[in-house]
Amino acid sequence: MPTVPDPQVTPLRAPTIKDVAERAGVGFKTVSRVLNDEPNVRPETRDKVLDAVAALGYRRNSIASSIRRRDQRTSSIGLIVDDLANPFFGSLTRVVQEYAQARDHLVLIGSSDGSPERESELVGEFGARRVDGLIIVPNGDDQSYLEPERARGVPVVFVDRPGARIEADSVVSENADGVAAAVRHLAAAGHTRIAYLGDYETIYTFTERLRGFRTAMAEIGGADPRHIRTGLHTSAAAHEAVLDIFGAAPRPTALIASNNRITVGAVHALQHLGLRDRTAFIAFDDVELADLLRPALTVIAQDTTAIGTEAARSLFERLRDPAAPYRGARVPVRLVPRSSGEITPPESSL
Amino acid sequence: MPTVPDPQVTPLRAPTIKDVAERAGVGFKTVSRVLNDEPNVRPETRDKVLDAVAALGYRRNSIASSIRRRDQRTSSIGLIVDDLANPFFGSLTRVVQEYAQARDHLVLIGSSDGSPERESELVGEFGARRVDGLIIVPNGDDQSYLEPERARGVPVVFVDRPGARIEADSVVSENADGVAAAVRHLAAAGHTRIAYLGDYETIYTFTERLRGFRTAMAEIGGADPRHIRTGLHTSAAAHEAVLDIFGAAPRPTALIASNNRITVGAVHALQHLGLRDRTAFIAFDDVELADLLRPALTVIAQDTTAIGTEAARSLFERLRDPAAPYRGARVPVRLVPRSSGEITPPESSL
DNA sequence: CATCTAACTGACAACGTTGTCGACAACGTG
DNA sequence: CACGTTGTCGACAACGTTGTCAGTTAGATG
Repeated sequence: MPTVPDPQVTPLRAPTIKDVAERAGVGFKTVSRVLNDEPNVRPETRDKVLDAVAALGYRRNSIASSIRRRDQRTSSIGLIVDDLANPFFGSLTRVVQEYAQARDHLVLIGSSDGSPERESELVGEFGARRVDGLIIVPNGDDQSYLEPERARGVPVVFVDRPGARIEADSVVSENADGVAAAVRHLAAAGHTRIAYLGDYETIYTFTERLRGFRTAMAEIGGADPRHIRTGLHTSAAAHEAVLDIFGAAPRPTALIASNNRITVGAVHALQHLGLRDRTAFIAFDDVELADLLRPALTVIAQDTTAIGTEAARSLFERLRDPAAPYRGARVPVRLVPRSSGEITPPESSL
Repeated sequence: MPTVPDPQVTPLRAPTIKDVAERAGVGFKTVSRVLNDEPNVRPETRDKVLDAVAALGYRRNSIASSIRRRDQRTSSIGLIVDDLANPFFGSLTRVVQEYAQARDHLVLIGSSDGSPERESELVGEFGARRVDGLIIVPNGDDQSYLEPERARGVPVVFVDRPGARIEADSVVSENADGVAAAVRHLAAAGHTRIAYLGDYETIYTFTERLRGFRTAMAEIGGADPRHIRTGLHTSAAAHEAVLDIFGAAPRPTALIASNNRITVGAVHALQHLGLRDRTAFIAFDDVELADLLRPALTVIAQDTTAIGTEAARSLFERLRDPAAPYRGARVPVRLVPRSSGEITPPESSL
């Protein structure tokens, strides 16, 4: 049963240390001392203050406190990702937030949706809130809008992709190595006609993954250009591409999908063609129910925990020691064989 | 190639409006006027100020500004969820953040991990930052720790589950209706022996879902108590429960899993028993590749977008009109038939 | 008991901003 | 030309907190 809040009750003003001081019968500086665990307060005075704090429901105003503090620290960091609904970024955010929370820092979040403008706007907002540090999944090819942050000594860590036109720490996955490992895994089972489905080539991760593909394919005689498709940004596009590739000779015996969206389209298309059980398939990025698929999905899994932890660790490390040399960390990916990647090529193709 | 940041360059102090004023040759109040788009500034003066702002890389200090502002607003809201890595909460967060961003508000996030203590600690932190409002996925049975917020007039919206011991708006899914619809869907295909796998009964959503199950089962003669298991909090526990239930007569012909974790364990167990193609299965909560499973997974999908939007809408509405009556919104769920839920019972069981 | 020291406490300035007010110039009006 | 009005702008207080410093009290020492 909905009721109406009583506007009478709301005094609208939060109690301040002066209110607490008055109620406790002490000077307001003494309240500040108690709240900050500073020495030289008599236990009884301390108790009086704490009683008044409890009675008034006082909550420290840490934004007021941070404008006065010597170090100007706000105990907060900003995190900008492409899209929180994407499980990869969701779990990244989770890890960063956990790490920060353990160090008494709050996390401000923003989604850039892949837009460089939105990214720099968000940085502006975060900067205005005087965050102590930033973790950014960068878009576009110019992060020089971070200059004011750098000048103020606010550390930045780029994650998933390196930033450009500004020096900072970064943490990325071994994208190329992962795809190369997938190719070698397939090659070891006898595959040579391996197709590759890629997203936009302007995005760092996808150029890296494609690079890994080409490198490893070169070891087994090179890739067939007809079996490489890039610029696939929807599952529908991936679907189409698979129908196209597998509709013509020579038909590939294996397929690598460079992200989740592409995986969905590709698996559907293989199913449609009746090739799902006969075509080896490896997907970049793990998915929730990968092992319930039939055949269970072999994936190249990114270690989101390690990526997030490393990013957060870099940030807090730099907060402690701003003069340390910049680091570019690379986190290994892991090939998780589950079935689909272990399908062998048909005899006829050998 | 890592290089060392030059500590010489960092003046450590961010430029203030006084710095800007000095450089522009105006009073610092005039700078404030320009930055806040207040009237009565000559265009040329305005330009001088803006030039100085750009030259110094000035970023407004909105934390200083909010302590002085008349309304004390910080243009930020706090969001507390169980676990950001859970796709349901990830996408909820995304929607809330988007809604807030569109209204020039930042979002502070925290994960409670289901712990009431952590939840109230986080509220304390958010309160100290003077967030304008809170959206909380509540845990435990007592949210009275929110009293200081309420007294200060900070609106709270509970989402996914209602809060207790404090009045506030809330947004929840039609959990009971969803499970009831699943039961009726199965019953319509001829199933009567329907098993149910539930999580802890202490959690609101799971008591609701169980209630929906019992209600709808009553319509077709009631549930067999041997076919109801609750307190399953891991996929291993769910796995075990399925082996147990399906190992004894009378064997159910259909199965409902009340969340993702349980779904994983249950599907594995069915597969292990060779019953995956013969047992109707409906899962609560949609998953990423549900339609790639064979049979494709029939699910009761929550409308995370609607839930998140409604929660955010409620919060901002109340910020506009604090005196409106409290609302408890219920968001419908949707049964998505894909295959697994449309498996008919074997002839012998009719 | 006088003196010294250390513990304790409060008065006040300061942080970077916005709100208030008054000073001054330019303008229109009679 | 006197006057009021409006536009422009700066001086200063104030927000709620922490930093600085000086004052007061209690205990120790000779």
